[in-house]
Amino acid sequence: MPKTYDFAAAEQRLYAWWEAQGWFKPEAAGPDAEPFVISIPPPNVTGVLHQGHALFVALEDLMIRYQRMRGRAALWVPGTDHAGIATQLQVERKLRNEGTSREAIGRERFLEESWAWKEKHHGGIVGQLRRLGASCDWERERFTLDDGLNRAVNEAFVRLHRMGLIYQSEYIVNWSPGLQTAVSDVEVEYSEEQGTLYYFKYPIAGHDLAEGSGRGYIPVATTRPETILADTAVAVHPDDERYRHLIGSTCLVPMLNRTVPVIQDTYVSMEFGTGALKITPGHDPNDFEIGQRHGLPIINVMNKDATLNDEAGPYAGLERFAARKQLWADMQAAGLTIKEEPYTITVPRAQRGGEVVEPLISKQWFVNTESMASLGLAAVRSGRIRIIPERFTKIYYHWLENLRPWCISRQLWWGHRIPAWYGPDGQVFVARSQAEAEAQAAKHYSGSSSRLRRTETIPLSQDPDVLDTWFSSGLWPFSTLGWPDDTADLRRYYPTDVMETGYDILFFWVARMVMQGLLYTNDIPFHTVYLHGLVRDEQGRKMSKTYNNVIDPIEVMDEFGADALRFTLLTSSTPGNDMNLSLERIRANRNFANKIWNAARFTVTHLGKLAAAGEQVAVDSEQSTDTDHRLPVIDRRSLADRWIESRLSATVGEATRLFDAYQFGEAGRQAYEFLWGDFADWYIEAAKGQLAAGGPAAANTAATLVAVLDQTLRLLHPFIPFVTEDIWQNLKAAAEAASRRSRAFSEKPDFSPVDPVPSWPEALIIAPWPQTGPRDAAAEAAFGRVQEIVRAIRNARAEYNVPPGRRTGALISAGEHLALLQEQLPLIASLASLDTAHVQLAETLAIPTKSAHMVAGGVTIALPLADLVDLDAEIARLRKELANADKMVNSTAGRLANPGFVNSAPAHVVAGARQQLAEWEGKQAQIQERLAAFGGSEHGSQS
RNA sequence: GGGCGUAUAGCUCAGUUGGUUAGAGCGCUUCCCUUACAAGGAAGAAGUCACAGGUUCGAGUCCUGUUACGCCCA
Repeated sequence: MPKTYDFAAAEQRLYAWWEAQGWFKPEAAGPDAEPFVISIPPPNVTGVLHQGHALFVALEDLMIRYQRMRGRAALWVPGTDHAGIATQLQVERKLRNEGTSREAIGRERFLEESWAWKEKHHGGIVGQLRRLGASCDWERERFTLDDGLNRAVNEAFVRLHRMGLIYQSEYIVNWSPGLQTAVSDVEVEYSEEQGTLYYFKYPIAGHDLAEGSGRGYIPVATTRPETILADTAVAVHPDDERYRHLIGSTCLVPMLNRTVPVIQDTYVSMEFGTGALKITPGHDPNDFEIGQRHGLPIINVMNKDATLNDEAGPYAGLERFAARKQLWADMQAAGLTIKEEPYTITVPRAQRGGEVVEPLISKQWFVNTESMASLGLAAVRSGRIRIIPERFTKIYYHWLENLRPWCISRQLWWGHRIPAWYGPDGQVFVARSQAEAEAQAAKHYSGSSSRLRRTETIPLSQDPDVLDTWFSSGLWPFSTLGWPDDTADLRRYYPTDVMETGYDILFFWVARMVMQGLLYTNDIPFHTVYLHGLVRDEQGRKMSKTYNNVIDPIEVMDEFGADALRFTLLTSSTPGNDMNLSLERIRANRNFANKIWNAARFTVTHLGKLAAAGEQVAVDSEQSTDTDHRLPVIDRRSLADRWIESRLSATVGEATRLFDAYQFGEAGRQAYEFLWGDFADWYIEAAKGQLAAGGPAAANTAATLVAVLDQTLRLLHPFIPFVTEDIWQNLKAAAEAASRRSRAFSEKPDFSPVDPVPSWPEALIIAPWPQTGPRDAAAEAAFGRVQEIVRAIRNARAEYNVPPGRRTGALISAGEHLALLQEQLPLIASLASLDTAHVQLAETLAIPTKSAHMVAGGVTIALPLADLVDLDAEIARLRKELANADKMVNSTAGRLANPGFVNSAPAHVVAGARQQLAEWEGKQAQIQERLAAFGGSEHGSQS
């Protein structure tokens, strides 16, 4: 193994190998395995990978790999989204660059161009997902516009129509003049902008303006003067003293002199503006509703390109903002204006494109969502679907409880064509196909008295519009599995398990999948919704090209590897919260990968050396940490061996618990801590001595190294699949080679026969998840003592600037821990740079004052550093430690003296406190003893 | 206007049934190229856990209020 891990070489090779072996397919788990299924949130097929994609891939791949290792038939269904508007805009831009346009080439050729565009870009985004390590079943990949999904969309549309939940209506919709299409409510964003509130006079018919407010005119305020031209009423509050007497009278629309009634409605706020409201049902959603209530006519003054039409009289042909200016100028000239004042207005803008959206009346297709919404609410309320983090359930409820009809038609060409055909007389036929529509038409007209009935073939024209992209996305979890057909996949893998996506599309997508899933499949589409947050830059700003703060995942992977990016995304985020991505952290995690690599290198190297030396090293990869054939000579396990295995058990147990609680970040951090802080920093250091000792103890050590590393790699694999697989393959090869050689030496006398069958799985990706083994509390406590002693000695050496190369002697009064110290002295000496030839160890020792003193791990240690020791400094140091010990003794004793604590706290907490008190009292006494030796105890604490 | 989130070391963040002296990475100080790793090792400095109350034997963690920033909905 080379000295540093070369991720660039490993990643592509391993991915191709995994895929070729069929391990991304659920079938790899066998026919009886319980499925675990995620459908990918399909990225825009023409999009470029961003950190949001990287985050969802990291999370979903983590879940998939974890469940795969747990033996589930893990299926991650990949796919891409046709992204209606976004893609159409890209293709239109391309056409513009070529000097042509959508309109010029016509629908058919435009669609050809769009498909070509899709084909061209599809490989890009999909390749980027692969690069992240996404273990999707690519043979099941789908596209939201492919034939199968088109059938699903048509089926859904037809069913909704039959249920009476889909209808066509003239309704006020959000119209995007630039995109030339309607957009749904959720696709509109509102921004606070500096605008103007225009106050003007609404003349009362038959009166003169000069008669004043409430007589000659009604003062009205508006932020959009051009809509005056489409007013069909003026409304006042019925309780408003100022205007009550005017209810029922008639006003004249400024400049047009069309008459409109003065009506009353409690919707009007008496405090806002002038207290009187102009009503424009054709251009304002609230006014539209008021208009419906009062049966007001609807006037539309605007064309679909945001210029004014003939209804606007003299202003016809002007662009909306130009018309506003012109009309206001004219009104000023006519003395109809009162004042203008600066005002913060809420401007509706299209989520895509950002232009100001116009509320406009037009004929669109709508879905009545009432019954679906109650299904969706019930599914979450009943607990059948769980949302993580839980707080989003409230937001989900609120949205579904206030759901309005969903406008699903889009005036685009790129998308699922609405499966509705019109007969020559405008009769609508909703059908799964043109043939079906024709059959319907034939039946319809033959039975009617229409003069069309004798026509042989009835000419039908399909609705020109397409469906909202989210309409097809809403079918995703089941349409990708074959719905509406009753396919084997649908039966085996539906409902899916987890829907993991960003909280920003809870409404757009998640809610609609739930509603539609329940409606069409009579089942929930998934039982868990896991929502992640946005990935921001290091300062918490949204990544955007204008800030130039975009951290490109591809560049990051080039520099640090896919694993480093994945681990960073996974361990520095918590569910539902935004995260700030730091390059420094990615670099640190690249280093982590290298750390594991080197820990493995150590293990593999020594395994080879031992095997070559003829030692019996039989290491397989069985599950249980206490299976005796994994560790050939079990009673030769050292304290360090027992300790690391116990720590491993603890880590496995905790990580598994955290995985199952969806606390992936914490699970990853614990595995990291274990690998680096326990295994590399301590166990490997201990192993060096054990290996150098040779013989069965060395073999035992090698077996432990292999076993612990094996299990740890399994824990880490869902986070960092590439480096763990690469290392694991090296480890497996080394272990199997060592086992083979060992068997050749099996005639050696103290060899305990082992199962010769190698139990290493073929690859880490399909290796079983570790099982939690037993804890060894005694080993953890004893090794903890050793660590404390080593740290104390290192600390003293550092404080006295003992050169690293200089080994010192030591005098250790070990008291009750004498046996432990005797046994562990070689380890302590090697870790703390002691010279064993000059270490004196006894229950109690007379310690010379001219030395560095420390009390740690229940023992007293003196380093005879006569040349370096400053007595006063030494006393000061001990006093400081004593003060700390005093503090601890006091606070712990205080707690234990409190009957409330002793009676109410759980037994193990009280026991822990008692043990802690004993430890600190012991330490306190030992320090006092040391100080007494200096003659300085009288300065010590009284406690 | 309603709702939600965040506030912990210089920086970026963990800390999920309330329980030892609150942790990590980066940065900082001192030392070390020791035969797995300088993408490393050893030692260390650094936090009144936003503020004010409350519940509790015990609060970073639960409750109430306040402030600041952010988000969603209307």
